[in-house]
Amino acid sequence: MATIRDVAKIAEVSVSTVSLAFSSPGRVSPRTLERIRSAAAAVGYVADPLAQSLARGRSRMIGFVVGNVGNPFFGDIRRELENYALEHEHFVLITDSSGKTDRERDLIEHLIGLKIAGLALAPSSFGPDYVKFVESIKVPMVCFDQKVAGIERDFVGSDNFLAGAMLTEHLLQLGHRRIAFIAGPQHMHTASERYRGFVETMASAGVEVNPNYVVDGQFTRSAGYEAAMRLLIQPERPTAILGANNAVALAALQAMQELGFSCPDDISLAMIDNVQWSSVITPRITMVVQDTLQLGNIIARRLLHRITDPDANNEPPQDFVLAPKFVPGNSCRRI
Amino acid sequence: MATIRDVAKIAEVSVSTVSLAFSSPGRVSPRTLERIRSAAAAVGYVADPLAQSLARGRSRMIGFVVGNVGNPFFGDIRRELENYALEHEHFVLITDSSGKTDRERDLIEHLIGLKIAGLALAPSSFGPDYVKFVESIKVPMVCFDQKVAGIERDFVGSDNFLAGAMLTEHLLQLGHRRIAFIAGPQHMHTASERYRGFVETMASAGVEVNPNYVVDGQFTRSAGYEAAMRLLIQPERPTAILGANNAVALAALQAMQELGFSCPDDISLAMIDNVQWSSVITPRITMVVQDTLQLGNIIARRLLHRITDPDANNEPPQDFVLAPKFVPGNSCRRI
DNA sequence: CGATTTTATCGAACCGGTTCGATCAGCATC
DNA sequence: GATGCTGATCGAACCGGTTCGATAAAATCG
Repeated sequence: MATIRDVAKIAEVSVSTVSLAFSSPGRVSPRTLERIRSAAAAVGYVADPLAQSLARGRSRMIGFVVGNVGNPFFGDIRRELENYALEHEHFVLITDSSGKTDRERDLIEHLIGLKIAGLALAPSSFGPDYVKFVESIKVPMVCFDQKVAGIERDFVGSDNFLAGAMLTEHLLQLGHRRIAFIAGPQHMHTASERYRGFVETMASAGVEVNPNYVVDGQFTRSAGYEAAMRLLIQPERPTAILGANNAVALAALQAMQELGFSCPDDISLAMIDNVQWSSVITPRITMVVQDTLQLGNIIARRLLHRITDPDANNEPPQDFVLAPKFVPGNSCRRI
Repeated sequence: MATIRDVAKIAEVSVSTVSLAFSSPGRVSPRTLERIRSAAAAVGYVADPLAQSLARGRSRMIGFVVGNVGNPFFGDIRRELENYALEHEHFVLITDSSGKTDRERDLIEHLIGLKIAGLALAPSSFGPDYVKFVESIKVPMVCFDQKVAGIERDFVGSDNFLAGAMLTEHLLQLGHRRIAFIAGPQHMHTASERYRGFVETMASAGVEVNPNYVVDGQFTRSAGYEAAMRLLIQPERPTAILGANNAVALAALQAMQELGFSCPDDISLAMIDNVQWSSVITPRITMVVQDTLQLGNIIARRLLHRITDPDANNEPPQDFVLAPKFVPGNSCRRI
């Protein structure tokens, strides 16, 4: 590998001039610039990014930290960020915390050690300690998906209240009254907002929520399955189930299938968030989806803005909340 | 941030001794070691990984390059690698080439610029140029999934011939003779092997393969859909379809549903590779799955071995080929 | 007890860049 | 013709570590 000193020697200039020639070509005379460029081309010189990062104190890498890179929701966002970053000569380092807060912390610290230019984080936790940790991160950052109370950073996400409300309203319109809700962990903002959307829409319609119809699915497949089973063995079954996310809803579908219930004939089902291959699942589930591409795009723009614009760190943190979209399927029946 | 010189000053030793104390504590006297450790603890010293990498010429990071991190197949492998790497104080950088060879190349070069200790690569291409490029990589590496002719590196993958053969045999046992095959790109080793498994098993059973029943699905959803449609509009339809991967098989299921065919009553379906939520897809598709956890484990061990064992680079490259597993569903009917 | 080996520590060079103050030539100004 | 200014270039220090040969003290040996 050719170093900057090799180039300097060949071009017969000092090392600092070579450095200058690449970082701000305008400040070098056209003649020497040309000499340096051809010398660099001759030996195939490419600046060592590691040495640059060490000297500059920052790199051109962006950290992307989520709980599950396999989730297509995060996948879409990641792809948008990658493309946008690439256009601006930045490079995305993807990491996966498996939803574990400890590992997330390790990953972030590792990334900071690599002197990343910026961080896109889908927070995995909440609470004072967590907020303190996130607030201590001095790298430009954008949080997304999960709004955490107390974190004063840019946030990009969807209107989860609306998501819950839309599906509830849809089921009410179809004549359902005995609507069950498989909730997520209430400390998560997305989960509590979706639940609030359900509860308040029911209240607005003057329909009472049966406490037995609200179960906790933890946003996971296994807990969702158990929760659904509890719903389905009740003597007075709900006529419709609303899953607060894709995992619990599909777990409910599985439970229904295993118990021999037909969807939507026996029980209707609706969910928040898409899954891969949703179109080949029978029935096609009525859902509300987030505009992942748009979310990714905003995250990317906002983060790159904070990274590249020198006085962007004076700008106050801002929230970007997008409306989700209703996607009808055939899993909800009029009664 | 405290630097090594701060620690040296407090512990009243030289910088080189501090460095030594952390890299090989045995070569420092117990007394000074203790002084250095407490000094480091006092100021919260942590070695800057960037500076270390620069000085050492290599880091403790492992590059993971695949075409689609969202694919659960790669997800399982990634998780195994991450866990194993973490146990050995290495850190996995995940990157996604979107299946594009150009981007893959950029990513790899970027990673090499970061002086990664090792590379786990699921090759996205083939051919002399590609082989030359991969062979030029001097970092310890393990290839997986796709066996590429000419690349002399460790390889970890599944027996794809067997995968194709198992499902073909299963369909033959059920009495099927008009079996269609939705193939993948034949330049890919996995695709051609699966196809070979189909063809040879048919031949062994003395059943002729109808050329109209072999279509190219490119391993993608869209091409698979078109290919399936071509199969389904034929006057003499196949009684069973074998999808060479999950995408083409599920695309075929979708096509069948849209044309009003019932699976398995009208047409049976089997596929290679699992998908998330396969258990809630109706019918549950009979498939052959790869042992992703085992694959990931072998990749991790092999790579870490090559990284940490100094004379491992003398070891010749080795192939690890695992047998896939048959997972019965209810998508194949006896006729 | 002197000669030799071992052990602990150090200084300096190095990894490959960036950055900033100094220098110097060229040019305009008075 | 002396003075002041500008733009191009340079040297040196620095980023934060590692590594290796040198050195001095301690341990081993005959």
